Amino acid sequence: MNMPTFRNWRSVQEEVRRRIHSRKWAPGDLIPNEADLAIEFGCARSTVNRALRSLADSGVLDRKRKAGTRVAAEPVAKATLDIAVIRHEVEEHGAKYGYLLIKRSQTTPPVSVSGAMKTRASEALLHVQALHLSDDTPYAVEDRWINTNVVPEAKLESFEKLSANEWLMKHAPYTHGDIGFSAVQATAEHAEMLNVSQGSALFAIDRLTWDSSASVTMVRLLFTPGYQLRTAL
Amino acid sequence: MNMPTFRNWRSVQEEVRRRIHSRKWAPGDLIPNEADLAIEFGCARSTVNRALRSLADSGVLDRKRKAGTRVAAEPVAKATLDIAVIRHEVEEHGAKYGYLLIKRSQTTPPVSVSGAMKTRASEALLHVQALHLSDDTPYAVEDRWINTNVVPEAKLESFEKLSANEWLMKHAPYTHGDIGFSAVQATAEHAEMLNVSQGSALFAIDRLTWDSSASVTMVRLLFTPGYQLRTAL
DNA sequence: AAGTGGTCTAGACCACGCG
DNA sequence: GCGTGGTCTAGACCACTTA
Repeated sequence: MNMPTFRNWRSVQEEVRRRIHSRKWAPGDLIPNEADLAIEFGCARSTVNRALRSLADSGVLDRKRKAGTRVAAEPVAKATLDIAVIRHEVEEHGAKYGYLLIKRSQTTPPVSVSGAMKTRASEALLHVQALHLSDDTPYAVEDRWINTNVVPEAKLESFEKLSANEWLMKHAPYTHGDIGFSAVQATAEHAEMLNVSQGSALFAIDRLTWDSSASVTMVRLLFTPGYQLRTAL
Repeated sequence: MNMPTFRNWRSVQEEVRRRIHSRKWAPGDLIPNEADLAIEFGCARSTVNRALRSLADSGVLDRKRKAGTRVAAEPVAKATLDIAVIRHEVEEHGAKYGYLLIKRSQTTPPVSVSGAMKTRASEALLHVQALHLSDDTPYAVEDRWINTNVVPEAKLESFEKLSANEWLMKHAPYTHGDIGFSAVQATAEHAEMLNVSQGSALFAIDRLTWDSSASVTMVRLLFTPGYQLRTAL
């Protein structure tokens, strides 16, 4: 039997995928170690490593030193979502982007916000509400709090033409953050802004970003009904 | 000035992040090439490559041959979601998992389903509806169609004790697929199953998987209000 | 044409974590 | 202890893309 040689890590990866798919290596099975596979595939161990590491990153394999590499018993599907600037998202759909500032004020936030952002409860933050439009129809509502202790320049920005969404990307670096996706019912206020009936199911994205130990901004985006966030699996 | 040396790709990556964060390398800027950075950092080029490639994967850098490496002007936030088996999700919250089969039948699907799954319109598919419970209260409704041409073994499985969600993971390999997230209003039927009021906002996950050119399964999961999918950024 | 990132190699040492 | 994956190195060649 003439085994073809594998010249690059992608072909090695494909071959491994084939073996898993064909159940030659079934879920839970231990597969040969890198050194042996390198010999079998006729390539360097680092090439095998690159291929297997990549598969481990995508959840197909479980790797542990000494214990070896196993086919994931219950592959966790990893979906990578690209959260772009809303303007780009709209324009990529071939629509005209529009933006409307609704409210901008420096006020003390509700405790739910100061608590999450770990600011003093009495501390005033910059509150910005805006509407993003696609072909002149409402696309999403943005409700944002900005920590002006961390981003004082925001106080000088009107956000009348440029959305906080975009301004912050350029001016407010962050070290980490988290994001959550959920479904919420439209309040009367949101319903009016989005021009939908009250109680409609809206897709919500909540984001909170940090610069070291200080919160930068907390935002909730509410999308009009029908919005779907998609990605390949 | 004494530049410390960087011994591994993670420390190189951190240093690059620092420079971007401090605006030494601002968004849009071209940064030095790998060879120069390797000299500056006192490590091998492949180590720099590993660090920069990883940053490019996470959207922080844009890399092009010949054109060089630039700091992403508008960093696209990449959120990686782990879509686990529902039982695990429930158990990780420290709750008791429960499962209830509602319906199982082999019927011809609506055209919206046969269209998406690219099966003949007259072709009968296996339709499974089930309820996932967390501490005996409804957690999510699963509405699934299975292509029994591709997974004939499914016809022999009752899905009374084991959810299709889990069974398919073990028995139905797939090569690719896509996933979508959205918000929908609860129909009367769904409302009753989930024990919520009609019209509630439900978080929906739609998944369609393929084995080569044939669809394997199409599923919609509807989660009770309050459900949030979270991840680090 | 030439510069840049992409990748491969062969070898080496290390760190983790089973047994 | 010791086998495994994780990483680093120095060098090489290649592929893409821009100028």
